[in-house]
Amino acid sequence: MGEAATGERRQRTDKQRNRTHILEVAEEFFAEQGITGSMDAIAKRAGVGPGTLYRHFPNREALLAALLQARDEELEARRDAIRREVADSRAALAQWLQALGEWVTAFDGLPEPLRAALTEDTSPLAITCQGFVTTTEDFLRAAQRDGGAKPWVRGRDLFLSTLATAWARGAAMADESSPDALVSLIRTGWETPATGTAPGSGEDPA
Amino acid sequence: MGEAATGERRQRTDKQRNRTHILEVAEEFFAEQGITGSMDAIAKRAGVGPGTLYRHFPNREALLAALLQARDEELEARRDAIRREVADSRAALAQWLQALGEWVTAFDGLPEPLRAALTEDTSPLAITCQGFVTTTEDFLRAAQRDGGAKPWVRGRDLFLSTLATAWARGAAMADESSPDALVSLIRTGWETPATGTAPGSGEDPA
DNA sequence: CCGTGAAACGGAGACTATCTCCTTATCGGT
DNA sequence: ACCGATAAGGAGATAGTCTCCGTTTCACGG
Repeated sequence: MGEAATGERRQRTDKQRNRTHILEVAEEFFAEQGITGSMDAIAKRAGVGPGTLYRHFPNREALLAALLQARDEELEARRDAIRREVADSRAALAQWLQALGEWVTAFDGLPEPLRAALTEDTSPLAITCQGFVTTTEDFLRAAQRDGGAKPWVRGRDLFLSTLATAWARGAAMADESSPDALVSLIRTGWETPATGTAPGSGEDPA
Repeated sequence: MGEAATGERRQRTDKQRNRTHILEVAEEFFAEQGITGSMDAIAKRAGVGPGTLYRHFPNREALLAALLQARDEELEARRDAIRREVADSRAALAQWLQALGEWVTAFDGLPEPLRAALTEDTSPLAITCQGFVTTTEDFLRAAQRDGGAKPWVRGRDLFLSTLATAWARGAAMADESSPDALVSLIRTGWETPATGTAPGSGEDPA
């Protein structure tokens, strides 16, 4: 009873194979060229026609969403690891935000559709996004309870600021240190002043 | 001898007229559709052929740069007004950043090419950008001298964070308060803790 | 093993956008 | 009024997204 009970013919093997292969190729392609690379080029590299690509993934966003699902699981694993290993709630939030920041930098241009998905809930990326906001809220709440984060900050804002920072990092920053400076700026924004040190010298447990 | 001494024929009046008209139309068009609207559509609305549009402005960025030059002057006026009227250097920096933030929100999608121009100095927008960074550095230096801003913050980072915030504001944010929250977050980042109040309650002179 | 129908594939091509090139129209100077 | 320079106009080259439909391939039943 591994299949649906509707007695339907089982999915063709070539379909599943193509889908998997397209995803592998697309991951490689997006990593190289950024997420704005040509769709037809992905189809060609995967050795399928454009029609096949678009039947599996009706548009770029759908392809991206399917692609991110795998990485999504990695991030969830990292989230669980932080929950398990990092006792200090303030440090846990910081590490989660860093993990998030690295995740959205996986492909060039990724912050753009994610921000869009944050407002249009028709997007296949919306669910993923919402999950991240929720997780951020969890970490934030804990940090606020322990006095490690300012009480007026919201999880949604932290997520957005992480996206914005990743966006600012951009394709290739001439000034390598600016992204880090932004992270520090924002961290100083949400963190409780108790730490009192200059940014960059924040605690780094583990 | 109002013209160059090279004895060259003076510029045709229709050329100047077209250029001006294209700029007017483009400003209206970008304000409506955002800066990614079709170039040919701008040409059509201006009643000229694509060739004419592209002879005047070889690409979208050049058109944008010419367009922003006018607004640039407005911003410089505002900068001078702040210098003249705002005595407190911390408040002056805050107001300058706000002015900058409003300026880069003039057209939808404007932060993108500005960030790009920040790294590629071949862009016609690069000069404008650099000017803003310099101005930001001026205001920041003054604020730091008076103890109103943390000493390790750099002007370039503040400019980038302003761009990033404007980017986050995006087309149409479902949550209207998030952009303001980001501004507060960042302000808390650069400001000296002396103020000690929650964001949003910052001083607002004038 | 083979026939058959449903499902998936492939790619031509419709559509849109950017930008170029060359012919035609227009302007400024004499 | 004429002429040469200069700008305008728009067809079209190129590239990208996405669709439609004829063809192929697969799963299942005999």
